[in-house]
Amino acid sequence: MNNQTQIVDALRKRGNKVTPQRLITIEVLLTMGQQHFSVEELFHGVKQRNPEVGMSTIYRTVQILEEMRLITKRNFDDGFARYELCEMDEKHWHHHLICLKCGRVIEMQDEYLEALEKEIEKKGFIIINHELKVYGYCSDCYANMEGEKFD
Amino acid sequence: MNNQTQIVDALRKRGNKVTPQRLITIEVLLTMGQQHFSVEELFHGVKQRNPEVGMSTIYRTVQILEEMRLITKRNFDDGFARYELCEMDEKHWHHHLICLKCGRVIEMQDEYLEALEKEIEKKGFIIINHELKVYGYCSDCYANMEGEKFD
DNA sequence: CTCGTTGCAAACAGTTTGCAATCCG
DNA sequence: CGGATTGCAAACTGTTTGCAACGAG
Repeated sequence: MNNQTQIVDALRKRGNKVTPQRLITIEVLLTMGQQHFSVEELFHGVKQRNPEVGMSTIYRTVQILEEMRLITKRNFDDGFARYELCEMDEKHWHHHLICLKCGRVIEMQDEYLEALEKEIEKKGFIIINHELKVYGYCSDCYANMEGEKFD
Repeated sequence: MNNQTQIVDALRKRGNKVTPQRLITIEVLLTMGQQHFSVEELFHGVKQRNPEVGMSTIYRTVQILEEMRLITKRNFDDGFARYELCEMDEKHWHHHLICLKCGRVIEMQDEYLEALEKEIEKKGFIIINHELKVYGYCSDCYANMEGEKFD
C-alpha cells in the first residue's frame, strides 16, 4: 500500500503531470514514514537529491498530495504546518500526546472514541476525520520536575 | 467567577499594570463569551470603545491573558489564531465539531473521553489539557449535498 | 520617579502568487 | 505542440519587535 507507483498513477489519473521534482518529493515523502514533517523539512530532503528544486514547487506538490488525501495537515503550534502520511485504514486513527516541556509528540492508537462518535453521528453530524491532542507531561519530564510541577 | 475585578487583581498580582487599554480589552473579552475570537476581532471590539488603541497592544495583552490561563489558543485552520475563555471547571472540556463545508464550529460537551484518559495516565503521561476536533459535515450541509457527497 | 506599557512603523516567517521559461504527454 | 509545471522574486498575512513617548503606581 502507498508505494511510489500507486501515487504516480493516482497523480496521472487526476490529470497531473509526473515531473522529476514530484518524483523526488514522493520518494522523500515515503522516507519520512510516520513522522510529522514540515514543508521545510521535506524541501531539505528533496534538495539533497536535487538542489535545483525550488521551495514553491514543494509547497505546490504538498497541496496536491493533501487534496489527494495522501497526507494530512497537523498543527502542533510550533510555527509551521506539519503533515503526516494518511492512514489507509480509515477507522484506525491515532492521537497525539504532546509534552508541554520537551515538545515530544507521542502517537497513540485508540478505540475509546467509538462511543463518542456514535453519539455525534446520532445528532446528524457526518464524521470524516478527527484529531485528538492531549497536552501534558511525558513521564520523563514529569520525573525531572522537582518542585516546579504544574507551574 | 471570571469577572473583571478578579482579572484586574490577578494582573496586579502578576506585577502587570492595569491600563485603560487593558481594561477595555478585558471588558470586550468578557463580552465575547464562549465564542472563538481572533485577535483581529477582539481588536475591532476594543477599537469601538477607543479607536486610539493599537493592534500590537491587543496582541501583547492576549499573550498575557494566555499566560494567566484565562484564555486558550485554538486553531481552526482559518488562517489566524483563535482564543476562547478557559473553562473554570477543569474536568469539563468540550469538543469542536467542524463542518468542512460551511466552516461552522459546533461545541459539544462530553464525558466519553474519561476511559481514554485513564488509559493514557496509566502509561505515565500526565494530562493537563486536551483538544478534540471532529471534521465532517453538519446536518444542514449534508442535506444540501446532492451527488457531491464525499468530494 | 521609575519601569512597564503604548502606538507606530518596520521587521519577520511561513506561505502564496505572477510570470517567463521549460517540459511532460 | 499546448497546457501544466517550474524557479525565481516579489507579494501577502498574521504576528512580533525596536523604540521614543507616555503613564500607572
